[in-house]
Amino acid sequence: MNFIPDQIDMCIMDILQEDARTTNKEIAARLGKSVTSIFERVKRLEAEGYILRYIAVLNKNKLGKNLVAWTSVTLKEHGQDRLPAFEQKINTFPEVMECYKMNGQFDYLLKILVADMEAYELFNLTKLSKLDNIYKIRSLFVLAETKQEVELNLKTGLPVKLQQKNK
Amino acid sequence: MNFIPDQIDMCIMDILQEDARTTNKEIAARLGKSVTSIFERVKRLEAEGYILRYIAVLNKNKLGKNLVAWTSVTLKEHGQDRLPAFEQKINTFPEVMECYKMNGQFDYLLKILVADMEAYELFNLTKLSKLDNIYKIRSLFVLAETKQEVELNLKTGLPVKLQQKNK
DNA sequence: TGTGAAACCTCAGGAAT
DNA sequence: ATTCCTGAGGTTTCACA
Repeated sequence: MNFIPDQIDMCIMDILQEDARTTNKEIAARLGKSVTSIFERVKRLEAEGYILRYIAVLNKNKLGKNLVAWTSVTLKEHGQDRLPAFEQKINTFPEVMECYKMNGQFDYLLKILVADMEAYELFNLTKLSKLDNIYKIRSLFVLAETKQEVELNLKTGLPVKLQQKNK
Repeated sequence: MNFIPDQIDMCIMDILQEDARTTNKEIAARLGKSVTSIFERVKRLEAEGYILRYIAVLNKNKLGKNLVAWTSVTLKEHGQDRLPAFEQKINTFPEVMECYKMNGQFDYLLKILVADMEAYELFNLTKLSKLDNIYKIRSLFVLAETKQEVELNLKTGLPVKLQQKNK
């Protein structure tokens, strides 16, 4: 308990968030540790909730999802139960990949992923704008994704060069 | 060539984007296929660019990244070389996780991930607002992430257009 | 940290459609 | 021609000392 990852744990996480299929043997070789110790550290990082899951990243364009929209939503009423009600509905829409409750000019920011503009229009007409309690919807469309970083910056613990010992 | 994934390939991708550590044996059992056929399909999906990579998803809060900001940027000049210049600079900032070129009211939408408000202020003062050619910067902060979907929805299958290219 | 057995991955060659 | 299976050998995983 009260587990805090050390420098080596940080290196392990950095390797795994770059390529989750790196074997323990490979990690052990790079960090100058035994295979078993790496295995135990990974298991601990998983158990302590530092590593949440392992996923395959798919090519969304090849799978027919070509349009990303960022949509801001402002609600009419903000009573105690109105926000969770909206959030629950949003959770049932597969087109909504991400939903952020925001401060400032609007209440929610949604990332919408669909095949094309036609599909977006359909989503907007039949699902989003049909919800109760909507005051305003604003959509902006992505022309290009110029940066998509999935790896957290673990710069506090990346002395990869120092570990040149062998087994 | 001109490979189009079939129903079984879609199932495999769906399983792997949910848990990249699912073994081929497990996938084979679920789909009623042999281990080797799954192995070959996965290799092909990787080779054809449908599966891009495998990553570990880390817990950003446990790693000290507690503030997400969505920042819109409008440039002063939009000449041929000005946009790539901006994008290149943005790519060197580890705080910027995502950058979208947008239509509409502003030019770029940035997802910024930092430790806290103080770190955001520092990033804004020393990096973002120091860039050339900036006309306007607007920041909104995330109060809560109510939906974070990383898996593509494959249940709908491929769009008909894509399927017809098959053979 | 090391050992070793069980489980798994990988890739021949061959069968079935 | 493609997709699939069987089986052998090398690798990884993971409990135990």
